[in-house]
Amino acid sequence: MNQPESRQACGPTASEQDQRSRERLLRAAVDVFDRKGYAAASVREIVERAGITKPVLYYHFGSKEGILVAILEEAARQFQKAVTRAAQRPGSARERLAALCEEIYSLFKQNVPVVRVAHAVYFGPREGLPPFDFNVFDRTLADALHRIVEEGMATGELRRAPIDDVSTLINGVIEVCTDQELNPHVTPIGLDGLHRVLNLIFEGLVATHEGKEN
Amino acid sequence: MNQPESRQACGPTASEQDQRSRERLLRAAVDVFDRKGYAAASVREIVERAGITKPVLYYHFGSKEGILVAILEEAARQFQKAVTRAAQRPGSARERLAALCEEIYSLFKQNVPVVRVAHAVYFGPREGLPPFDFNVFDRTLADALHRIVEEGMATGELRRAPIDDVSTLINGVIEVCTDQELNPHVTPIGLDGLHRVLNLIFEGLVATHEGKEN
DNA sequence: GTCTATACAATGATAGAC
DNA sequence: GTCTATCATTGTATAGAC
Repeated sequence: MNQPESRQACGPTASEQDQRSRERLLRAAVDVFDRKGYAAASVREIVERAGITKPVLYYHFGSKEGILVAILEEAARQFQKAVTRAAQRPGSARERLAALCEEIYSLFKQNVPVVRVAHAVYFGPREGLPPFDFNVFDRTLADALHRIVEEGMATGELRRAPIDDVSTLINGVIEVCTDQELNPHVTPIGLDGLHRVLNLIFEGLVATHEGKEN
Repeated sequence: MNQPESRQACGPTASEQDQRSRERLLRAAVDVFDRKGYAAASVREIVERAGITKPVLYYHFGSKEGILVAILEEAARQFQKAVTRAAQRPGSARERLAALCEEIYSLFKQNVPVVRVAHAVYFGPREGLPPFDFNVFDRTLADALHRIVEEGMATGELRRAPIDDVSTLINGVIEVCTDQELNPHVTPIGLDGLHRVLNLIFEGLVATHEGKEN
C-alpha cells in the first residue's frame, strides 16, 4: 500500500492503479447501495458500474460488507471534521449553534447519496449489521451541542433549561431539514429555511411572553 | 372472503382459519422485516415463524411485496385515524399541537416494529419500491399542522411567521422524539421530554426578548 | 493487481395433490 | 385453504492463470 515511488513519470504505477480501482469501486458502491439498498445491491452491478471485475473488489475490500464499512468510515471522518470545524468558531451561542447546523446541513446536501446510505444502515436492520460504531455520529454532535448550549446558559444568553432537551431540539431541526433532502418527493426547505426555523426556536412561537421567567 | 356464516359453533370456519393465517403472517412478516430488513428477509423465515407454509403466503398476498404493502396500508390507516382524532380536539393552538404530537408519539411507541419497517421503506431505495403512496403520511400530518397553526395565528395566540416553517419545526420535534424510539442505542426522551421540548419552542430559547415583535 | 470460469448456497415462486 | 416437492434464478465468494 505505501511502498516508495522512486520512478520516472511514464504511466500509472501499480499502486496508482490500485488507488484508482479503489476509488472507482467506492463511488460505484455508493451509487448502487443508494439506489437499490445495501441488501438488494449485487456485487455484479457494482463492479460493472466501476468497469472492473469481481475479484478486484474482493482483493481490496474482502467482502461486500467490507466496502460498506469503508464508505461509512469515510463518512464518519468527514462528519467529525465538519462538526469540529464548526464548533471552534467564535461568536454568541446562537451564532455558533446556527453555524454548526449550517455546516452539517451543507455537508449533507453535498453528499446526499452517501448520507442516504449511512441513514439507511443507521436505522436499518439490527441483524446482519456491519462492524461499525454507528454512534460516532450521535456522540460527536451531542458533545458539540452540549458544550455550546452549556456556555450559552452560563453567560445568560440562553434561558435556563435541561441542556439535553435543548440539544434534542437543535438535533430535531437538523434532522428535519436534512431528511427533506433525502426524500425525493419533498421540496427541501433550504439553507434559508433552516435559519428561519432556528430563529423561530430562539425567539419562541407564542405571541405574548407573560410567563417566560424561570 | 365475506361469505355468510350460517352454521353451528363447532370449530373454526374456513374463513376464520383464513383470517387467522393472514394475521399470523402479517405479524411474522413485521417481525422479520424489522429484524432483517425487507430485502434481506426471506419468505422461508416468515412462514416458519408464522407456523405455516409458503403457498399460504402466496395465496393470501400474492408475493413478498404484497405482504409488505398490506403492512404499510394498515399502518397508514392507523396513522390517519390517530391524526384525525387528535386534530379534532378542542383547546388553544398550543394545546392542540401538543395533543397531536402526543398522539403520534404514543402511536409510534406502541408500534415500534411496524414504524421501523415503514421508516426503512420510506427512506429506503428508490428502485424496487412497492406500489404504495408513501406521502399519505406527510400529507396527513402537514394538513393537520397547517390548519392548527393557521388558526393559532389568526387568533393572535401564535406569532406571525411562515406557516410552513412552523409546521416543519413541529415536524422536527415529532421526528427527533420518535427516531429515538427506533434507535436501540439511545435512551428515548419519553413523553415528558416531548412536552418539555414543545414548551421550549413555544417560549423560545433566548433569555431576553427585546426584539420579538415580528 | 487483475482477469476467466466456476463452485455452491439460498432465494422467490409454482405445480399439483388433497 | 393448505400441503409436499420442485424449479429456475440469482447471489456471494473463490481457484487459478497471467
